[in-house]
Amino acid sequence: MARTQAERRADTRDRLLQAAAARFAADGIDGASIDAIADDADRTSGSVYAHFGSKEGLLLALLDSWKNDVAVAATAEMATAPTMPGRLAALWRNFADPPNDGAHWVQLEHELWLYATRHADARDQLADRYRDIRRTVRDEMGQWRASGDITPPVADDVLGALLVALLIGLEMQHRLDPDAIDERVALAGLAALLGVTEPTEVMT
Amino acid sequence: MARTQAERRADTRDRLLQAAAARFAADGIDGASIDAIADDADRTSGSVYAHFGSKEGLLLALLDSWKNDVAVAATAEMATAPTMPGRLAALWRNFADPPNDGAHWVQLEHELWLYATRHADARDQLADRYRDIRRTVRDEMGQWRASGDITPPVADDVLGALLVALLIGLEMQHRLDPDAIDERVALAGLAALLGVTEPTEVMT
DNA sequence: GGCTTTATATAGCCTCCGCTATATTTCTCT
DNA sequence: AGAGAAATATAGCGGAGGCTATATAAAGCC
Repeated sequence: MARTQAERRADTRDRLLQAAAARFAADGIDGASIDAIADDADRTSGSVYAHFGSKEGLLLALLDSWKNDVAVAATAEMATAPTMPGRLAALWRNFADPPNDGAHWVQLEHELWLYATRHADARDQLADRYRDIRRTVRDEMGQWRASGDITPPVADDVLGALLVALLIGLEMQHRLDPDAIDERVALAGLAALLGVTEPTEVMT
Repeated sequence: MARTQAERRADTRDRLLQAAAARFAADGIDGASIDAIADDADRTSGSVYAHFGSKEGLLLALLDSWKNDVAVAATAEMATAPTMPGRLAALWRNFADPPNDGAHWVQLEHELWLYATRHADARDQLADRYRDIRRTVRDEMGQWRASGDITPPVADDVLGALLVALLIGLEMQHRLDPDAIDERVALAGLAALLGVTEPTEVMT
């Protein structure tokens, strides 16, 4: 094999992290065994310990590497919709019924949150991430406001937190009861927070 | 002891359920051991199995018996505040920094939610609970609207879901970063959803 | 091509924990 | 009071899983 050691190592690391993400999401952080994760990555538990030292080490590394590409993708897709309700609908759909492997993303977020609840270091990292997300959302909304697309009834500096909160909370309820929390509910909430005066009926 | 068997049994059952709630909240459902729970209840693991058959049985029984008294208490306390922002502040505080053992209530909710995510029967039960909560909130808000205290920009039938979502989502962020998500943010969000036109400054 | 270093695999120890089988205590009923 | 039933306690099995010690394989280096 013409692979350098560094490449080999990096590849294994990536595989392990990806497998860890999938397993943690599927079985829970506690429910996922190191062996299962290593298997998924076509490696063995020994390599996990060579790389991360412990299960907690693996989790912290994951937390560190874990950029929610899905959030980025969602924003991108959102921009393509012409009308404002269309954009909001796209946003919600990416959250509620994510395409492809996006589903495990949301689940993992919750696992990490609950873990962070009990571990100060993880909490700090997650807190940073959420700060970033709020800031991104706030900036984006600031532009929309400036361009007159939305007229939120709240100050920009709280808008990020509120939108994130609403989406998370709606998604949680949606998971328990998809029929009760549908797109209509989500759009109403987003529109209220953003000051979108529901111009016409939403076209699906 | 002049205790009937039924009383003895009921007492033990209560103790076990209460201990289970505390332990599940503190250590996580997976992290809490049956022995630890039994110890907390001044019983032994044997009695847990006599009562509930399995750990899952214990959890389902807990889910069944678990009425969030805190939610009720919060509503009651809320009603005492004279001004609308005062009421909303009380609501938020009961969520964000619950008095007494209320803290473990919120944590347990999250544990249960995550568990329900992976177990259909638990999911159905939790879904029912959340439906109830939404209905309660909706009814309460309907009255407020009727009496002119609030003028929500959304229909009554979605208001429950939106308020619950906002509170859950804000609380989650608050847990990670209490300074970033403070009362000001929460009040702004609640006011926006409820159409409260922030009459004056909030008096603390 | 050999020697060293790095990366991954193998095997197994040890603790924890869910659970069961059985003993013991507490109430019930006559 | 004493036999039977119900409730709780005791002891320990068995498996899972985190982790370590060590062996093998792959790359670097001269």
